[in-house]
Amino acid sequence: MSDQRTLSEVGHSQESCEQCSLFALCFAQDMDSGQREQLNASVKRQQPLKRGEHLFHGGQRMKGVVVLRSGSIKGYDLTQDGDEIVSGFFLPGDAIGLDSLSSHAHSGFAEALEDSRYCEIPIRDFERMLEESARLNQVMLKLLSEEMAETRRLLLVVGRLDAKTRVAMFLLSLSRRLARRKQDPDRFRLTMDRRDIANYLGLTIETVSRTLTGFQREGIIEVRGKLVNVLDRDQLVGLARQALPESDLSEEARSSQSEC
Amino acid sequence: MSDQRTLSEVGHSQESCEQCSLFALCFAQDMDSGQREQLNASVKRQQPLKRGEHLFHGGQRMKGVVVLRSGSIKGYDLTQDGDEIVSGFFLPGDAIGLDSLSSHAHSGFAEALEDSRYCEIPIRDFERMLEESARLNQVMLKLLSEEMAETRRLLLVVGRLDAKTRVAMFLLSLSRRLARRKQDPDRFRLTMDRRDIANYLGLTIETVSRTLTGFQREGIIEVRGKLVNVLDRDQLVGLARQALPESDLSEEARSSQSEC
DNA sequence: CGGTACCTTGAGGTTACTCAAATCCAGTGG
DNA sequence: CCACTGGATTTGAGTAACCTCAAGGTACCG
Repeated sequence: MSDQRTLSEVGHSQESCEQCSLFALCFAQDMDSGQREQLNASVKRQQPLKRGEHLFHGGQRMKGVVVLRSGSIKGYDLTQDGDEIVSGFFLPGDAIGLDSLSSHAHSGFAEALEDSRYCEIPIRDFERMLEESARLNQVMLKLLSEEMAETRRLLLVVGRLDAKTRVAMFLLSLSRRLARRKQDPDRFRLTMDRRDIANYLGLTIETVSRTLTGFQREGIIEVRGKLVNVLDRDQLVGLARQALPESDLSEEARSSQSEC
Repeated sequence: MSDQRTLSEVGHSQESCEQCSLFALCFAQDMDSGQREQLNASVKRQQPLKRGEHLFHGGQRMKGVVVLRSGSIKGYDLTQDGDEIVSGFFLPGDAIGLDSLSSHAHSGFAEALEDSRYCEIPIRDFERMLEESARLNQVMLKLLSEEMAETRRLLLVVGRLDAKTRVAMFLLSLSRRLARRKQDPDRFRLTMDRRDIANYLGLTIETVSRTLTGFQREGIIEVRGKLVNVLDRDQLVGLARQALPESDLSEEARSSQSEC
């Protein structure tokens, strides 16, 4: 029973941030040792989230700063009519809901696409750290401005690209993000369903499906349900390059966080 | 000759931030008196920009934090093929290029749509202030997270709305931003041309034109070239409400800055 | 083994785009 | 002050892309 506790991710700091396999991806990396000590003391490695469970709901008070440790999470908003609007997908290492830092309330929802684990720094501790350290503020500023640049790029592009390009970009972006996490960039599983992808890209399920099938017919990828196999990355890149600002859109925030 | 200097906006601080007519819109408002003293000492009220001139170019080193004082400015990026992608329009009181704070280099371009004046805080001074004041960092964090929320909302919406809705939102957004600046929200002049609007909304010139004409035919607005007269705001709001997250999209960042 | 949700495929309709031409407008020079 | 000119805007006709509606197929779970 007591070793259950040390083996699993229950409770407080059974592992330091430095030892975490995601350290290189996490913003903890950008902090100096003093701050990190404080961070280690505050961080809670939370109970895992089951697929379909929510990390938080829209309007809910922000409990803390969250970094995903495993699994994947869908961020979305709701329209007045109750329609979902998918705003992004989070992967391990991503900080979630940073844009609520100032308002202290979540503007959207976050739902686990599969069983997931995460770290949480209680907002009170985090605020205290922010007040004490201009450096930490700068790190946050940097994270946000990167996330900003990323979202801006996406905005510039989503409103004016055709379905093929959007889907190609989506695949490439995901692939690259996985690569950064040491997963195979050419063979992966989509943890979200077609509805989520379509919604995220501003397309319909049918168009996404047809587009994927089309890519397969052209020998660019192989799709079997949620499994994707990238066969011709160059061609995929070629498709995505259309009308893109020089900086690679799919190259999501370089340093440590961001969703997509 | 010497009074020319005090009358115009040349040179250094001939006016304090507190006296500025834009104070209520500017982020200077959120600073405490000590910081503001420093700010007043650093701020440069710059030479006016002529229509068509650039505030900065993409890739250029960030010279300082800029707040627009009069006129209007178009933000845009360039694609690999040299196509413009309009990312937003800045109005007096807006801070411009904040997302470059961390990278110190501008990711996009900023061009005056009409003769414009602006304040600039040299980046070195600003950085020093950031290091000294956690509070200022928090203000910046807040600004950015608001800008983030705004852009995110735009993103959610631009990729999935029809032309009528996009144009309606654009008009309403502009109208509300002008209202906040004590200008008539029902009668205003578009300082950007149709091409910029279309580009910003991810539409073509022709579609924007047709949509505006359509609104006029329906008695919602009156358009004569760049002059717009809102006749039926309720109907415009009704058009824009489609598929919107509860928070009003066009209600751009509440406090002090943001573009559009 | 059956059910249910997810995904694919097909046919037809709609919206916004493309290409082309006419009109309007601001700024210029006579 | 007016005519002129080039750019901006509007308008029209035809087309392509994506959406909608509908049906069939597939995979996973009890």
